[in-house]
Amino acid sequence: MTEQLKTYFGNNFQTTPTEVEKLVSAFKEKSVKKNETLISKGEVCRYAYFVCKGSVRAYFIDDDGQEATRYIALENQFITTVHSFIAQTPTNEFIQATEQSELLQISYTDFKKLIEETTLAKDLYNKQLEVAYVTNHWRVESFLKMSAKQRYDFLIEVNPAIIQRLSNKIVASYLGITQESLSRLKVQK
Amino acid sequence: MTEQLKTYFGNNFQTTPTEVEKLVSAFKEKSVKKNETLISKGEVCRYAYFVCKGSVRAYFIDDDGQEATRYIALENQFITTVHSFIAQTPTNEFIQATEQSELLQISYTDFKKLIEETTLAKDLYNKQLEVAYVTNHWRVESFLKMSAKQRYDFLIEVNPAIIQRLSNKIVASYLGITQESLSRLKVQK
DNA sequence: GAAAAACATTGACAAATGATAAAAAATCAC
DNA sequence: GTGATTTTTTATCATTTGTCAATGTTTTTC
Repeated sequence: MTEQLKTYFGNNFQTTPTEVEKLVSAFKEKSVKKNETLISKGEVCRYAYFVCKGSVRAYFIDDDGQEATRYIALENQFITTVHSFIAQTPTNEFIQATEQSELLQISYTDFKKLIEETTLAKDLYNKQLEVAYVTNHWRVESFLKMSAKQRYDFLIEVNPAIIQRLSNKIVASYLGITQESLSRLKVQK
Repeated sequence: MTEQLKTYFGNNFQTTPTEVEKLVSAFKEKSVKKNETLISKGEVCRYAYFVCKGSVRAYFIDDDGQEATRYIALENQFITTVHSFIAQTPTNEFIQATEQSELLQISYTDFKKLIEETTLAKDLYNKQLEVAYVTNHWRVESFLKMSAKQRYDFLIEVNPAIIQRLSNKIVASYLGITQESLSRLKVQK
């Protein structure tokens, strides 16, 4: 599993074997079952996770008790409740495994220390902030300019794995519509 | 005008007068008329702007030719096309003054240099990325869990200036609805 | 492997929002 | 200031999406 993370760093950053070793050794393996919750609303988020296998989502619960999924991480992606992790303040989101998953987790304390010590950790931090920004930016755009049908079609196009592997319920909560509406969109295709 | 930026840095960052002076002196004053365009789709974004007076928005044009407003900056806020500015790649957005405005602009070249030289510029960069992230994050949440009416009511609550100062057309494009729908929402209040 | 629970689909209807058009009001340009 | 342009409001109708309820299907649990 750590090999996978090493490869990821090698492919995505300008770095050295020493730095990679140092950073990777701060990650610990964690196996989670489907539906297992990693972080809950009200907690301070202590970990960031790298998905080696499986999938993990970040969601929150709105005033009507409905779940809304903000982000879904598949293999080779990081996931955390960004603001809570960075600022060490309570989060309003939940993080949950959507399939049986193999993860690598790093603690805030270790990560903070490594940011001071290695440029790789610093670069990772900046890149992840940027990725998170771009992801949300894109989602805002999609809500501003697309209908539910268009958002669904687009998701099939750019990230079919989400639709293939996750339940209708989760996909609907990610698209911002009800399950029933999603069921209908799939038919009227 | 530079006084305003100095005050802003003093209030929001741990820094020294020397650093503030160095960073602020890289900004140049720019007066813009209402509706003046600062950056257009297809261009590489060379500047980030600090709004001293007035208001500026970032918007894009969807496939139907409709404008959709992603972000509105009022006094004492920064605005730029984040990804284009950071990565120096072409943007798909426009940046436009929504009122007669007094701005301070800094070039990418100068900013990049200052990030290496002063911790204030580095801190500003990180903080702006974080603010941008939180802003978009919040917008995603609002689309996932609120109706158009709820988004409007919420905007009145947290940022009434946007509704008071900007045209219906722009507010509607910011909420992701048509002008006509916005007109109706205001009545059925 | 059977019972229970969770999830997905479908139908009927309601509510929200969009599209189009026309009139009223506000703003702009000269 | 006045005519031209743009913006806002209002009305009607169409479309999209939500709600509720019933049923079928899949998954989980013991």
